[in-house]
Amino acid sequence: MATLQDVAVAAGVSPATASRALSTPASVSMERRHRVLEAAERLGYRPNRSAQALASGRSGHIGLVVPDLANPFFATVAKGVQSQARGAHRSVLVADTDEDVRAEREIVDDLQPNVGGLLLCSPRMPEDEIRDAAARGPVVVVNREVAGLASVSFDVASGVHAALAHLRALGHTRVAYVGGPSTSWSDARRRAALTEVAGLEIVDVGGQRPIHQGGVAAADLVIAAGATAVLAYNDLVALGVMARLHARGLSVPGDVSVIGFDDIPAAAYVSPALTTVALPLTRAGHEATTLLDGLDAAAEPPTVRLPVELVVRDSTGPAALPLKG
Amino acid sequence: MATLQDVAVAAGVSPATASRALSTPASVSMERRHRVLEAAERLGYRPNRSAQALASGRSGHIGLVVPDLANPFFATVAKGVQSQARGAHRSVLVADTDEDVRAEREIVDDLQPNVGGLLLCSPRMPEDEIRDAAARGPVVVVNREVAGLASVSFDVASGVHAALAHLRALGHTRVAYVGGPSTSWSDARRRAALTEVAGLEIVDVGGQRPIHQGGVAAADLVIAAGATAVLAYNDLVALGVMARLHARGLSVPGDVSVIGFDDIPAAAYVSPALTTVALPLTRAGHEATTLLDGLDAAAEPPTVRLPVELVVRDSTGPAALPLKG
DNA sequence: GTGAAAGCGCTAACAC
DNA sequence: GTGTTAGCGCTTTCAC
Repeated sequence: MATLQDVAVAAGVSPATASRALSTPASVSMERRHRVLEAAERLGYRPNRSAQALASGRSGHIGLVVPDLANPFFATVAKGVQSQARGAHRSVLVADTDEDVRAEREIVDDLQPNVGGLLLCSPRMPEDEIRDAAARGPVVVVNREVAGLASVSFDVASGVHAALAHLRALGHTRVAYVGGPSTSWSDARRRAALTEVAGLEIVDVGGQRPIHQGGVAAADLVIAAGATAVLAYNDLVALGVMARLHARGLSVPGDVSVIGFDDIPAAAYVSPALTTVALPLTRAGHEATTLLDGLDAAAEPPTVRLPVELVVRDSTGPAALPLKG
Repeated sequence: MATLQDVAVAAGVSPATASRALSTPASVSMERRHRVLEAAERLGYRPNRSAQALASGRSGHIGLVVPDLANPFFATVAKGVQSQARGAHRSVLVADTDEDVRAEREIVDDLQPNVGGLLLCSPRMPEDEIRDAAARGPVVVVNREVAGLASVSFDVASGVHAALAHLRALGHTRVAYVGGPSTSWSDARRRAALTEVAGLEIVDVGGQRPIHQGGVAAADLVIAAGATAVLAYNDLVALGVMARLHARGLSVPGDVSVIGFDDIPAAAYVSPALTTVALPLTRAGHEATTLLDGLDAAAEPPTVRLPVELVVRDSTGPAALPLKG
């Protein structure tokens, strides 16, 4: 493996100049710069990131912490982060907490000293712990907002309102909300937005694990609640609700309308295709990575709230007669 | 941030002893070991991975290269890798090639000098390039086999045979195969297994992008081919085929039976639920990580081929009359 | 604009 | 067993 030293020798310059030519091109004369670049190219030089990190005190790595990599929501965000990071010649260290707060804490502690910045995606930790982490190094929170910290989140409230307006326009008057994990900030946001809507009766059937199985479990509660429509915490849960409804002989949207959240790929290709509040997931990954790059301890931490969009597909339709009561 | 130096001072030992206490506990007296561990704990010591890597010459990081993180297949493998790596106190650097060979090459070159080992998942590169990479450092190939290299793959042939036997038992005589990317090793494996089966006419309708959209495009070819059943490269493609079949007014499995590959979560919760060849993806991630750990340049590189299983759900049924010709 | 030299935090001989 | 010493490959003052 060729080292910077080798490149320097090959180019007939000092290691310092070689280093500058690569990282501060402007501070080196054109001629030497070219000699160095050429030598680096020719020798197939690859910087040793560990040495760079050790010497400079800052790692180029980005740490990405997600609750569940196998969840398409996080996988999509991760893809966005990864592509943006690559553009900036940085690598991404991903860690999966398995939806466990203890694991999350540990991972953050482990990761933070070894990365240049941390992307906390849907963190389940209490706010003060997140703030502690941010005090130790650059942190951007994704899909959650923490006062005083940089974050990228979604305009959930307007999504909820659009979904509810859509249902009301279809004649629904009683809709069930199937929630997500109690530790989820975005679930709290959805709930908060629910209470703000008039003309519609909302029954909260409780929180579920944010995966398909959670929806399956919730479907029976929805039926028992006598709702003609359901808004789910996310698409996975919505899909679970639909599956169970179907299994119990109910038609979607004939008997019950279903709306999800996120617009994961599967939402478009299940049948009936799922009406859902689409979140710009990949873009969130991009934005978060960009924010992290430009984070300035002095300045007011930037907060970006991405717009969402109701995508109406085939899982919502005119209200049927109430199932009961 | 507390350094090993700090810990050593606090424990009243030399840095070397502190280092040993943490990485080679057996080589330090019980008393000092405890003093060091206690001090480390108390100071919240976190090893600087960059320094470790630089000093020891080997990084603890595992580099994971996948074609598409948003593809549930790879996301699931990644989750397996990640969980196993964490158990071994190693971090995972993921990189997404976007199914592009050039990007893959670049990423491997970038990543390799900075990780302790590389996990190449479904690499699209030619064999000799993969072998070159393996010559430069520990490499385990996942979902592909390369002569002379360590790999974790799946017993695809027996999966294909099980699928075909299932279809034949249902009375099908003409089945279409919808392939994946031409650069895909596992697609070649599937094709090879197809030719080995008698009593069944196989029509190859060509390769597609290994995602939902690929299946949608292929469905019309399937219909035109007059097949009563289709075996798809993977579940995503199978789902795409089903969606298009449905859109064209054909029933699954009434008119056409569909079988996928992989058993991604969505396979179970679409309707009709997809019959598919299940691959132990998480386990593959585990095994690959374990192999990487134990890789010994001297020894014969280990090859593990994981068993697969046909999961029969609702997308396959008795053969209908041929659609045409 | 350029080079010499120090040192980031850690591990690994090497002596004791 | 334990401490001393010398780097790993790079960045970064600091002089020139």
